[in-house]
Amino acid sequence: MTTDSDTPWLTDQEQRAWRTHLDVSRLLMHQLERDLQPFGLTNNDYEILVNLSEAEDHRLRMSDLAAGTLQSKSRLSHQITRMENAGLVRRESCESDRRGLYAVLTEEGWDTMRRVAPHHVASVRKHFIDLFTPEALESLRASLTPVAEHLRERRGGL
Amino acid sequence: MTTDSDTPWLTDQEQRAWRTHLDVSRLLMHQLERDLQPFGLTNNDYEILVNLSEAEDHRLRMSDLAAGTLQSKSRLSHQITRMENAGLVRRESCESDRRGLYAVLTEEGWDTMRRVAPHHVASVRKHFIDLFTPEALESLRASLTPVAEHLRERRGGL
DNA sequence: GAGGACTAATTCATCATTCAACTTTCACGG
DNA sequence: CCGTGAAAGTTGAATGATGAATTAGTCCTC
Repeated sequence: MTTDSDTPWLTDQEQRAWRTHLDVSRLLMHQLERDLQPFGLTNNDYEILVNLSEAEDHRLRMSDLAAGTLQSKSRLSHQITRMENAGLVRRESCESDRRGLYAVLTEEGWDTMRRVAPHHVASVRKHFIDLFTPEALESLRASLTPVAEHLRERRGGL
Repeated sequence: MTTDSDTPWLTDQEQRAWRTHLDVSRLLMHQLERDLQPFGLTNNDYEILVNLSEAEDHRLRMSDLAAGTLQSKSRLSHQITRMENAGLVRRESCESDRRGLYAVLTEEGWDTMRRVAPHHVASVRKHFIDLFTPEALESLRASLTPVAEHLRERRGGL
Protein backbone atom coordinates (compact mmCIF):
# COMPACT_ATOMS: atom_id res chain seq x y z
CA MET A 1 0.00 0.00 0.00
CA THR A 2 1.68 3.23 -1.12
CA THR A 3 0.16 6.68 -1.51
CA ASP A 4 -3.16 5.42 -2.84
CA SER A 5 -3.81 8.84 -4.30
CA ASP A 6 -3.50 7.10 -7.63
CA THR A 7 -5.91 4.28 -6.86
CA PRO A 8 -9.05 4.61 -8.95
CA TRP A 9 -12.35 4.44 -7.11
CA LEU A 10 -14.61 1.50 -7.79
CA THR A 11 -16.90 1.81 -10.78
CA ASP A 12 -20.58 1.05 -10.38
CA GLN A 13 -20.08 -2.37 -11.89
CA GLU A 14 -17.27 -3.09 -9.52
CA GLN A 15 -19.17 -1.82 -6.50
CA ARG A 16 -22.10 -4.02 -7.31
CA ALA A 17 -19.94 -7.08 -7.82
CA TRP A 18 -18.07 -6.43 -4.61
CA ARG A 19 -21.09 -5.85 -2.46
CA THR A 20 -22.90 -8.81 -3.90
CA HIS A 21 -19.96 -10.99 -3.03
CA LEU A 22 -19.92 -9.61 0.50
CA ASP A 23 -23.63 -10.11 0.99
CA VAL A 24 -23.58 -13.63 -0.36
CA SER A 25 -20.70 -14.60 1.90
CA ARG A 26 -22.38 -13.36 4.99
CA LEU A 27 -25.92 -14.47 4.29
CA LEU A 28 -24.76 -17.87 3.18
CA MET A 29 -22.77 -18.52 6.34
CA HIS A 30 -25.77 -17.48 8.37
CA GLN A 31 -28.09 -19.76 6.49
CA LEU A 32 -25.79 -22.76 6.74
CA GLU A 33 -25.39 -22.11 10.44
CA ARG A 34 -29.14 -22.07 10.84
CA ASP A 35 -29.52 -25.29 8.92
CA LEU A 36 -26.95 -27.01 11.12
CA GLN A 37 -28.46 -25.77 14.36
CA PRO A 38 -31.05 -28.56 14.67
CA PHE A 39 -28.18 -31.03 14.78
CA GLY A 40 -26.40 -29.18 17.53
CA LEU A 41 -23.42 -28.29 15.36
CA THR A 42 -21.92 -24.99 14.35
CA ASN A 43 -20.34 -24.33 11.02
CA ASN A 44 -16.93 -24.58 12.63
CA ASP A 45 -17.72 -27.90 14.22
CA TYR A 46 -18.84 -29.22 10.89
CA GLU A 47 -15.74 -28.16 9.08
CA ILE A 48 -13.54 -29.86 11.62
CA LEU A 49 -15.56 -33.02 11.22
CA VAL A 50 -15.19 -32.87 7.44
CA ASN A 51 -11.45 -32.43 7.64
CA LEU A 52 -11.01 -35.28 10.08
CA SER A 53 -13.38 -37.55 8.17
CA GLU A 54 -11.36 -37.12 5.02
CA ALA A 55 -8.04 -37.62 6.76
CA GLU A 56 -6.00 -40.79 6.92
CA ASP A 57 -7.11 -42.73 9.98
CA HIS A 58 -9.57 -39.98 10.92
CA ARG A 59 -6.80 -38.04 12.59
CA LEU A 60 -4.78 -34.91 11.95
CA ARG A 61 -2.09 -33.00 13.73
CA MET A 62 -3.40 -29.83 15.33
CA SER A 63 -1.24 -27.67 13.10
CA ASP A 64 -2.40 -29.36 9.94
CA LEU A 65 -5.99 -29.09 11.00
CA ALA A 66 -5.49 -25.41 11.74
CA ALA A 67 -3.98 -24.89 8.32
CA GLY A 68 -6.71 -26.92 6.65
CA THR A 69 -9.47 -24.94 8.25
CA LEU A 70 -7.73 -21.60 7.89
CA GLN A 71 -7.84 -20.70 11.53
CA SER A 72 -5.30 -19.77 14.17
CA LYS A 73 -3.80 -22.39 16.43
CA SER A 74 -5.26 -20.66 19.42
CA ARG A 75 -8.75 -20.71 18.05
CA LEU A 76 -8.45 -24.31 16.97
CA SER A 77 -7.22 -25.31 20.39
CA HIS A 78 -10.34 -23.85 22.01
CA GLN A 79 -12.54 -25.31 19.32
CA ILE A 80 -11.16 -28.80 19.82
CA THR A 81 -11.56 -28.49 23.57
CA ARG A 82 -15.24 -27.75 23.08
CA MET A 83 -15.68 -30.60 20.65
CA GLU A 84 -13.82 -32.89 23.00
CA ASN A 85 -16.26 -32.01 25.76
CA ALA A 86 -19.08 -32.71 23.34
CA GLY A 87 -17.57 -36.14 22.66
CA LEU A 88 -16.99 -35.59 18.95
CA VAL A 89 -13.19 -35.75 18.95
CA ARG A 90 -10.39 -36.64 21.30
CA ARG A 91 -6.75 -35.65 21.55
CA GLU A 92 -4.04 -38.25 21.22
CA SER A 93 -0.37 -37.67 21.72
CA CYS A 94 2.04 -38.17 18.91
CA GLU A 95 4.82 -40.76 19.12
CA SER A 96 7.23 -39.32 16.61
CA ASP A 97 7.12 -35.77 17.93
CA ARG A 98 6.31 -35.43 21.57
CA ARG A 99 5.33 -31.80 21.21
CA GLY A 100 2.59 -32.79 18.83
CA LEU A 101 -0.99 -33.87 19.27
CA TYR A 102 -3.50 -35.52 17.03
CA ALA A 103 -7.12 -34.58 16.91
CA VAL A 104 -8.97 -37.83 16.34
CA LEU A 105 -12.57 -38.39 15.36
CA THR A 106 -14.44 -40.46 17.94
CA GLU A 107 -17.04 -43.06 17.03
CA GLU A 108 -19.68 -40.58 18.02
CA GLY A 109 -18.05 -37.92 15.89
CA TRP A 110 -18.02 -40.20 12.89
CA ASP A 111 -21.64 -41.19 13.42
CA THR A 112 -22.61 -37.56 13.74
CA MET A 113 -20.80 -36.77 10.54
CA ARG A 114 -22.55 -39.53 8.63
CA ARG A 115 -25.89 -38.50 9.97
CA VAL A 116 -25.53 -34.77 9.36
CA ALA A 117 -23.63 -34.66 6.09
CA PRO A 118 -26.60 -35.36 3.80
CA HIS A 119 -28.55 -32.53 5.35
CA HIS A 120 -25.63 -30.18 5.06
CA VAL A 121 -25.08 -31.10 1.42
CA ALA A 122 -28.76 -30.50 0.77
CA SER A 123 -28.38 -27.12 2.40
CA VAL A 124 -25.35 -26.20 0.32
CA ARG A 125 -27.16 -27.27 -2.81
CA LYS A 126 -30.33 -25.45 -1.98
CA HIS A 127 -28.73 -22.16 -1.08
CA PHE A 128 -25.76 -22.10 -3.40
CA ILE A 129 -24.84 -24.80 -5.88
CA ASP A 130 -28.25 -25.35 -7.44
CA LEU A 131 -28.72 -21.65 -8.02
CA PHE A 132 -26.08 -21.69 -10.77
CA THR A 133 -25.99 -23.30 -14.16
CA PRO A 134 -23.11 -25.77 -14.39
CA GLU A 135 -21.32 -23.36 -16.72
CA ALA A 136 -21.76 -20.44 -14.35
CA LEU A 137 -20.47 -22.54 -11.48
CA GLU A 138 -17.41 -23.59 -13.41
CA SER A 139 -16.77 -20.03 -14.44
CA LEU A 140 -17.13 -18.96 -10.83
CA ARG A 141 -14.63 -21.54 -9.71
CA ALA A 142 -12.22 -20.63 -12.48
CA SER A 143 -12.20 -16.94 -11.68
CA LEU A 144 -12.15 -17.40 -7.92
CA THR A 145 -9.26 -19.85 -7.87
CA PRO A 146 -6.53 -17.29 -8.59
CA VAL A 147 -7.99 -15.06 -5.89
CA ALA A 148 -7.74 -17.87 -3.38
CA GLU A 149 -4.15 -18.51 -4.39
CA HIS A 150 -3.26 -14.85 -4.19
CA LEU A 151 -4.70 -14.64 -0.69
CA ARG A 152 -3.14 -17.85 0.53
CA GLU A 153 0.28 -16.55 -0.40
CA ARG A 154 0.04 -13.48 1.73
CA ARG A 155 -1.81 -14.71 4.72
CA GLY A 156 0.42 -14.11 7.70
CA GLY A 157 -0.65 -15.24 11.15
CA LEU A 158 -4.36 -15.99 10.77
CA MET B 1 -35.30 -29.99 4.19
CA THR B 2 -37.08 -33.33 3.77
CA THR B 3 -35.61 -36.82 3.77
CA ASP B 4 -32.39 -35.86 2.01
CA SER B 5 -31.87 -39.46 1.07
CA ASP B 6 -32.53 -38.26 -2.46
CA THR B 7 -30.08 -35.37 -2.39
CA PRO B 8 -27.18 -36.04 -4.72
CA TRP B 9 -23.70 -35.61 -3.28
CA LEU B 10 -21.56 -32.83 -4.67
CA THR B 11 -19.59 -33.64 -7.79
CA ASP B 12 -15.90 -32.87 -7.92
CA GLN B 13 -16.59 -29.73 -9.88
CA GLU B 14 -19.15 -28.61 -7.37
CA GLN B 15 -16.92 -29.41 -4.42
CA ARG B 16 -14.11 -27.38 -5.86
CA ALA B 17 -16.34 -24.42 -6.62
CA TRP B 18 -17.86 -24.54 -3.17
CA ARG B 19 -14.63 -24.80 -1.27
CA THR B 20 -13.02 -22.12 -3.35
CA HIS B 21 -15.86 -19.81 -2.54
CA LEU B 22 -15.52 -20.60 1.15
CA ASP B 23 -11.79 -20.06 1.16
CA VAL B 24 -12.01 -16.79 -0.71
CA SER B 25 -14.64 -15.45 1.66
CA ARG B 26 -12.63 -16.20 4.71
CA LEU B 27 -9.20 -15.25 3.47
CA LEU B 28 -10.50 -12.06 1.97
CA MET B 29 -12.14 -10.90 5.16
CA HIS B 30 -8.94 -11.61 7.04
CA GLN B 31 -6.86 -9.69 4.57
CA LEU B 32 -9.15 -6.67 4.58
CA GLU B 33 -9.15 -6.72 8.36
CA ARG B 34 -5.37 -6.72 8.37
CA ASP B 35 -5.22 -3.86 5.93
CA LEU B 36 -7.57 -1.79 8.09
CA GLN B 37 -5.72 -2.50 11.31
CA PRO B 38 -3.13 0.27 10.90
CA PHE B 39 -5.98 2.76 10.91
CA GLY B 40 -7.47 1.39 14.10
CA LEU B 41 -10.64 0.20 12.42
CA THR B 42 -12.21 -3.20 12.11
CA ASN B 43 -14.13 -4.38 9.12
CA ASN B 44 -17.35 -3.83 11.01
CA ASP B 45 -16.41 -0.31 11.94
CA TYR B 46 -15.66 0.44 8.35
CA GLU B 47 -18.92 -0.88 7.07
CA ILE B 48 -20.86 1.23 9.51
CA LEU B 49 -18.91 4.27 8.37
CA VAL B 50 -19.67 3.50 4.73
CA ASN B 51 -23.36 3.14 5.38
CA LEU B 52 -23.57 6.35 7.35
CA SER B 53 -21.43 8.25 4.86
CA GLU B 54 -23.75 7.34 2.04
CA ALA B 55 -26.88 8.15 4.00
CA GLU B 56 -28.90 11.34 3.84
CA ASP B 57 -27.50 13.74 6.41
CA HIS B 58 -24.96 11.16 7.55
CA ARG B 59 -27.53 9.54 9.78
CA LEU B 60 -29.59 6.35 9.86
CA ARG B 61 -32.08 4.80 12.18
CA MET B 62 -30.59 1.93 14.14
CA SER B 63 -32.95 -0.56 12.54
CA ASP B 64 -32.13 0.57 9.03
CA LEU B 65 -28.44 0.43 9.77
CA ALA B 66 -28.84 -3.06 11.17
CA ALA B 67 -30.68 -4.13 8.05
CA GLY B 68 -28.14 -2.43 5.80
CA THR B 69 -25.22 -4.15 7.44
CA LEU B 70 -26.98 -7.49 7.82
CA GLN B 71 -26.51 -7.75 11.54
CA SER B 72 -28.75 -8.18 14.55
CA LYS B 73 -30.05 -5.18 16.47
CA SER B 74 -28.26 -6.32 19.57
CA ARG B 75 -24.94 -6.61 17.84
CA LEU B 76 -25.35 -3.26 16.21
CA SER B 77 -26.22 -1.67 19.51
CA HIS B 78 -22.98 -2.90 21.07
CA GLN B 79 -21.05 -1.96 17.96
CA ILE B 80 -22.39 1.59 17.97
CA THR B 81 -21.60 1.91 21.66
CA ARG B 82 -17.99 1.05 20.94
CA MET B 83 -17.81 3.43 18.03
CA GLU B 84 -19.46 6.12 20.12
CA ASN B 85 -16.76 5.69 22.74
CA ALA B 86 -14.19 5.95 19.97
CA GLY B 87 -15.77 9.23 18.88
CA LEU B 88 -16.74 8.08 15.40
CA VAL B 89 -20.52 8.28 15.74
CA ARG B 90 -23.08 9.56 18.18
CA ARG B 91 -26.67 8.67 18.95
CA GLU B 92 -29.42 11.20 18.46
CA SER B 93 -33.01 10.75 19.41
CA CYS B 94 -35.71 10.79 16.80
CA GLU B 95 -38.48 13.39 16.86
CA SER B 96 -41.12 11.57 14.90
CA ASP B 97 -40.84 8.29 16.78
CA ARG B 98 -39.67 8.58 20.31
CA ARG B 99 -38.71 4.92 20.49
CA GLY B 100 -36.23 5.49 17.71
CA LEU B 101 -32.61 6.59 17.59
CA TYR B 102 -30.37 7.83 14.86
CA ALA B 103 -26.77 6.83 14.55
CA VAL B 104 -25.00 9.92 13.26
CA LEU B 105 -21.52 10.28 11.86
CA THR B 106 -19.41 12.73 13.85
CA GLU B 107 -16.92 15.10 12.26
CA GLU B 108 -14.18 12.79 13.39
CA GLY B 109 -16.01 9.83 11.91
CA TRP B 110 -16.35 11.59 8.58
CA ASP B 111 -12.72 12.62 8.57
CA THR B 112 -11.69 9.09 9.39
CA MET B 113 -13.80 7.81 6.56
CA ARG B 114 -12.29 10.21 4.05
CA ARG B 115 -8.81 9.36 5.21
CA VAL B 116 -9.21 5.60 5.25
CA ALA B 117 -11.44 4.98 2.26
CA PRO B 118 -8.73 5.28 -0.41
CA HIS B 119 -6.62 2.71 1.37
CA HIS B 120 -9.53 0.38 1.76
CA VAL B 121 -10.45 0.71 -1.90
CA ALA B 122 -6.87 -0.02 -2.83
CA SER B 123 -7.05 -3.10 -0.66
CA VAL B 124 -10.27 -4.31 -2.23
CA ARG B 125 -8.80 -3.76 -5.67
CA LYS B 126 -5.55 -5.47 -4.90
CA HIS B 127 -7.03 -8.56 -3.31
CA PHE B 128 -10.22 -8.94 -5.28
CA ILE B 129 -11.41 -6.66 -8.06
CA ASP B 130 -8.19 -6.41 -10.02
CA LEU B 131 -7.76 -10.16 -10.06
CA PHE B 132 -10.68 -10.52 -12.48
CA THR B 133 -11.13 -9.47 -16.04
CA PRO B 134 -14.03 -7.03 -16.36
CA GLU B 135 -16.04 -9.75 -18.07
CA ALA B 136 -15.34 -12.28 -15.34
CA LEU B 137 -16.33 -9.73 -12.73
CA GLU B 138 -19.59 -8.98 -14.46
CA SER B 139 -20.32 -12.66 -14.85
CA LEU B 140 -19.57 -13.15 -11.16
CA ARG B 141 -21.95 -10.39 -10.22
CA ALA B 142 -24.63 -11.72 -12.54
CA SER B 143 -24.53 -15.23 -11.17
CA LEU B 144 -24.20 -14.18 -7.54
CA THR B 145 -27.08 -11.73 -7.57
CA PRO B 146 -29.85 -14.36 -7.59
CA VAL B 147 -28.09 -16.14 -4.75
CA ALA B 148 -28.10 -12.97 -2.69
CA GLU B 149 -31.79 -12.47 -3.41
CA HIS B 150 -32.61 -16.04 -2.54
CA LEU B 151 -30.83 -15.70 0.77
CA ARG B 152 -32.26 -12.32 1.63
CA GLU B 153 -35.76 -13.72 1.29
CA ARG B 154 -35.28 -16.42 3.83
CA ARG B 155 -33.16 -14.74 6.42
CA GLY B 156 -35.10 -14.83 9.64
CA GLY B 157 -33.65 -13.25 12.75
CA LEU B 158 -30.07 -12.75 11.62
C1' DG C 1 26.68 -32.71 24.25
C1' DA C 2 25.47 -27.74 25.15
C1' DG C 3 23.63 -23.65 23.51
C1' DG C 4 20.58 -21.10 20.77
C1' DA C 5 17.04 -20.82 17.45
C1' DC C 6 12.75 -22.79 16.06
C1' DT C 7 8.19 -25.33 16.18
C1' DA C 8 3.77 -27.42 18.49
C1' DA C 9 0.39 -26.41 21.18
C1' DT C 10 -1.83 -24.24 25.06
C1' DT C 11 -3.11 -20.47 28.37
C1' DC C 12 -4.57 -16.02 29.87
C1' DA C 13 -6.56 -11.61 29.30
C1' DT C 14 -9.29 -8.92 26.44
C1' DC C 15 -12.69 -8.00 23.31
C1' DA C 16 -16.84 -9.36 20.26
C1' DT C 17 -21.12 -11.86 19.46
C1' DT C 18 -25.32 -14.12 20.75
C1' DC C 19 -29.72 -14.87 22.89
C1' DA C 20 -33.21 -13.86 25.85
C1' DA C 21 -35.23 -10.62 28.94
C1' DC C 22 -36.54 -5.93 29.50
C1' DT C 23 -38.17 -0.81 28.79
C1' DT C 24 -40.42 2.48 26.32
C1' DT C 25 -43.30 3.93 22.77
C1' DC C 26 -46.64 3.41 19.13
C1' DA C 27 -50.99 1.68 16.78
C1' DC C 28 -55.46 0.54 16.61
C1' DG C 29 -59.86 -1.93 17.88
C1' DG C 30 -63.53 -1.69 20.98
C1' DC D 1 -59.47 6.76 26.09
C1' DC D 2 -58.09 2.12 27.54
C1' DG D 3 -55.75 -2.06 26.84
C1' DT D 4 -53.49 -5.39 24.17
C1' DG D 5 -50.04 -6.37 21.07
C1' DA D 6 -46.24 -5.30 18.32
C1' DA D 7 -41.95 -2.44 17.27
C1' DA D 8 -37.40 0.12 18.48
C1' DG D 9 -33.68 -0.29 21.11
C1' DT D 10 -30.88 -1.63 25.08
C1' DT D 11 -28.84 -4.65 28.61
C1' DG D 12 -26.46 -8.52 30.77
C1' DA D 13 -24.80 -13.08 31.11
C1' DA D 14 -22.79 -16.74 28.65
C1' DT D 15 -20.17 -18.07 24.86
C1' DG D 16 -16.72 -17.50 21.28
C1' DA D 17 -12.58 -15.30 19.09
C1' DT D 18 -7.92 -12.97 19.24
C1' DG D 19 -3.19 -12.15 20.21
C1' DA D 20 0.62 -12.13 23.23
C1' DA D 21 3.05 -14.71 26.39
C1' DT D 22 4.22 -19.47 27.96
C1' DT D 23 5.67 -24.31 28.12
C1' DA D 24 7.77 -28.11 26.24
C1' DG D 25 10.17 -30.52 22.82
C1' DT D 26 13.14 -30.65 18.52
C1' DC D 27 16.93 -29.45 15.42
C1' DC D 28 21.29 -27.77 14.29
C1' DT D 29 25.87 -26.53 14.73
C1' DC D 30 30.10 -26.14 16.87
